[in-house]
Amino acid sequence: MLKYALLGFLTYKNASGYDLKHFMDVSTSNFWNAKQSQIYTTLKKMEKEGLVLSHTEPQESRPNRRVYEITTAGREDLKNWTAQPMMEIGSRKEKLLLKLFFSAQLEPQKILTELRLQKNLHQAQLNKYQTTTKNVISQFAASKDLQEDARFWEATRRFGELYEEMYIRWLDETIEGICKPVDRLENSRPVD
Amino acid sequence: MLKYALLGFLTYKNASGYDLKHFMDVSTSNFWNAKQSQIYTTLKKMEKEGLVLSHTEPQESRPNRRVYEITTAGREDLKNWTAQPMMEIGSRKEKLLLKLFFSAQLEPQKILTELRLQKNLHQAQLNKYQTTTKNVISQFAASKDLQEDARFWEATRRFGELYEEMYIRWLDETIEGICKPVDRLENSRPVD
DNA sequence: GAATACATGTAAAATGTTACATGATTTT
DNA sequence: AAAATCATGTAACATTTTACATGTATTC
Repeated sequence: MLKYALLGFLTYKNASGYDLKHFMDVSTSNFWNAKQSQIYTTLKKMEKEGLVLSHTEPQESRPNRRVYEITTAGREDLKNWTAQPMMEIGSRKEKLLLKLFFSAQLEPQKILTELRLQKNLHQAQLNKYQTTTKNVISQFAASKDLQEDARFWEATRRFGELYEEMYIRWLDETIEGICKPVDRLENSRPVD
Repeated sequence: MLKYALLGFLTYKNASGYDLKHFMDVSTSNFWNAKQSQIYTTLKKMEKEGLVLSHTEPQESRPNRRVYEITTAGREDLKNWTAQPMMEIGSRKEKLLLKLFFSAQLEPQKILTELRLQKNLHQAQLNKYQTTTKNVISQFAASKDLQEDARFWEATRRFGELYEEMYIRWLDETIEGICKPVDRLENSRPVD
């Protein structure tokens, strides 16, 4: 899967593993991220498969750059992938939900601390989508040859914005639900 | 991470790898899922680490069941994990967003097909949260010793509901944005 | 007669994370 | 003087997925 992200970036311009890591960090990292080491090893594998080609660019007083370019086979592979519709919804892994699912025995105070901390983090993330990310995309959209592309980038940014709004709303609901404990009197003392 | 899910289930009752897979399928699978084979290998590793104990239950005309129970060390490990707040937001991988991000060169028709298909899938998933999942949780909540636990399960279900609503809303927005192409006239013919 | 449920697992491959290793240059 | 940036990579480990292997009993 990472390979498609790398191929995607390489359709715009040739780049080194280091460059690609930075492209990712400032663009897809919120919905697809990878470590530097994984990028290097994946590029190497992709070259073996003929999806990319590399050449070394010597530099003075810096390590050499290994610059990759996408091949025709690489372009085809990427296009096949984008054109092929997915028949399933992507499975997520949400650590917080897993913790919460098994938190009935935990002190409510600890749960609340966790949820409030998460709220702060998600508020910060929402803010980032609405300012930094928005600005970065607008700037690219100003260039004529990228304005079409920018519409798609904006769609992914918008997803992030809606997601964080939803997340914060859910956290508020959940925090409230924990603060206000269930009314047990009716059930625990049957009227007779 | 899977190990905490397994420990969590085992706090309720002893179970085999097969049982645990089914518990997962009907409860946490929407935010934490695993394959049967991973469950078996993880349980084995956990036994080595002393978090669980197993014994074999012979059966006639069926393979033997290997039933696991959680140890004191296992309970502690689980409690440590739930009590330890996370300082970061979980990183997601959304294949659809990655595809969309690199779809500027693809025919709009193909993108629309993909998005409409996804909308159907997410509508079905939303429906499942609102009916099946909701009912399952209500049934458990009826038992007195599980009603507290059921509040947490309900919180994770509610997340799924909000998430799917958000996802569908975003798909609608995005589909509309692609149908109505950008107005290029103003920019491509500068007034002079 | 075919499919599903029951029940276990191994092996290999793919994917991802963490740690280690190097070393000059530029910025704070 | 310390930290960050530039730039590469390897090795070990952990996690996850896919495929293989077996065989009975029940349900459609």
